[in-house]
Amino acid sequence: MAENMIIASNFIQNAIDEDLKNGKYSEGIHTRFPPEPNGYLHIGHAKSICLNFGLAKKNNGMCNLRFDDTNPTKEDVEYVDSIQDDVKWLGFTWDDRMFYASNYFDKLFECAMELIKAGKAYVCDLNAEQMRQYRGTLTEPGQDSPYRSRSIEENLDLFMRMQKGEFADGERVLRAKIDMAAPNINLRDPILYRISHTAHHRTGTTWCIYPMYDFAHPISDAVEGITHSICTLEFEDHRPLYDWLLESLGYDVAKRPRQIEFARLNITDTVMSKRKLRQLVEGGYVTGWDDPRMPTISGLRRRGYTPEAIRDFCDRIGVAKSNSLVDVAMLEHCVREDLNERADRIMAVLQPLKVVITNYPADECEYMMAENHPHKGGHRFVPFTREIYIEQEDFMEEAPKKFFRLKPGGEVRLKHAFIIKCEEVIKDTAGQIVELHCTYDVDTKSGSANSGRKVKGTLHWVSAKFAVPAEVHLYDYLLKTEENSVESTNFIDELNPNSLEIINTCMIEPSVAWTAPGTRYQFLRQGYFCVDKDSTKEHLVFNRIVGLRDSWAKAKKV
RNA sequence: UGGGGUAUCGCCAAGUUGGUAAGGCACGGGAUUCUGAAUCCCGCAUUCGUUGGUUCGAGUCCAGCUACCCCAGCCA
Repeated sequence: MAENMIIASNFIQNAIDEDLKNGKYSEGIHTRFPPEPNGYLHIGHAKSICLNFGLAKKNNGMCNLRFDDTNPTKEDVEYVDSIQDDVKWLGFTWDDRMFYASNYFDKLFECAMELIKAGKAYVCDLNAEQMRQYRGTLTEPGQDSPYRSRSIEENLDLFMRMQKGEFADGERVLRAKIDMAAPNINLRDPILYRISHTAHHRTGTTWCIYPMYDFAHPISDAVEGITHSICTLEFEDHRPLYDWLLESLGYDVAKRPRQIEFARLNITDTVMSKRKLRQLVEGGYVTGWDDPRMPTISGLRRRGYTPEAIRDFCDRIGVAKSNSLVDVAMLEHCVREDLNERADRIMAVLQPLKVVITNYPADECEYMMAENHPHKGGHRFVPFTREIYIEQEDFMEEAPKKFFRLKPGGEVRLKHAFIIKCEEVIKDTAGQIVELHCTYDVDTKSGSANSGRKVKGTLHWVSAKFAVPAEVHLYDYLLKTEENSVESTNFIDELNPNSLEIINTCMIEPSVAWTAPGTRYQFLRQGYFCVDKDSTKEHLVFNRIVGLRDSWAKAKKV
């Protein structure tokens, strides 16, 4: 499945095919994934990563990892480390091609000088407020800056002095000289360089002027020999500027990078913008960037998602230009499909209900052979004793006809063990069911000659004597958007108050008492779970990755 | 009232030079089952935002509408 890295036909691949057919980029295609190190990667970035690395792979090209670190006020090394971890974990490699836009600061400075000399850039003294006024509006053209006609010599002098640190932050900027009346606002003499006396995470205090994204990006792409510069839709309006810069700097049309935009990913019931994710972290609504409820790569990883499932998801959702909102069920389907194949099965009871098997000897214990996977072989032995626990919801005193679990006088099979019959319901003085008295049928032991007798239901269970206690975290969506809910202006108001449910009553079969963090299991009949990174032998903690599909739950609702 | 985009099944999404609507998810039905899981069948757009036009024939070409998204950071 995901291993095949099949990228379904999409408009970007079609464009590449076309370019190749026309003899462009004879040296092969080259893409890049250019995150800004100012936050953690999320599944929307995974879409871009899979796209860029996938396109390179499919076309026998290469994909670079490039940190777009042109704004020292927002960026930090903490993020460059996590980003590398995440891309690697997703299964991609950039070999020795990891770059930083900041590597090109010298080159960028030279390009700026070149533009000035060509009369295509000038130093402007307008302050931010004035510049906004001169820019015009969406419907009205802007006006030329009074500094627009400075001589090349003066511009050169001023720009060098900007670089030397002679001016304060915001005092002057370098602007491209394009057209203040352009209907596309990005062409109204966009800023190329700003002054910021801020230390950069890589270049330290070497620079006090930093290039803007619009200036640094096309040049970085060209320097690295990128052929297809893939970005999201909001940069569509910037493409004319991207092209203008490369053209003005004399890059060969036949070889220069081409920007192509695609729609970013949105998923139902969650948030995806860095801003909102940061708000969740800083506001304490989640425990951190890697909270298992977060759609961040690190959150999904801790939750127990596999890189294969995420890649498969990215392949399935496709790539297009229409704004889309992908049903989270698609993501869940991808993990289930992957985990169904690879996760071993074990039995764990979340909400225990004690069952005493009255005709089973009190001091006896037999080890039942249990398959680890329905078709992958492997088995273990699970202790069976007189007292066991079953799931509370697997018993109903007054059950509907369609309920084929345990009920008074009814029979069920205990997975890997015997068929038992419910003889008596024991309640406390308050009328609460405290335990069940059952009898077992010796002839029905799983695997034995007479085990063929059929009963409607099969339950998971654990031995009361040998089961190990564990903490289980059940996750729900970050946003619980009721059907047709009114859009709130503040997404915090839409947060699902029950996105995390901690269960401390869980009892697990003893075979998993020593598992390492990160190990995934299917808890029979319940879902896929992953040993949390903070889990210890003394205190086991499991995260529910995703529940099993549950047609009974659906039937009940009707 | 500026510019740039997008509109194909509940959700994604294919639809080469016009030839008579892929696939996945979800959903419904059935078979099977010592996981109400998985698996396996079967069903699920006479219709492509809308209105006209061209054509023997249009989702694909033309024109006009409409809806939604993005842009006025010295952010990316």
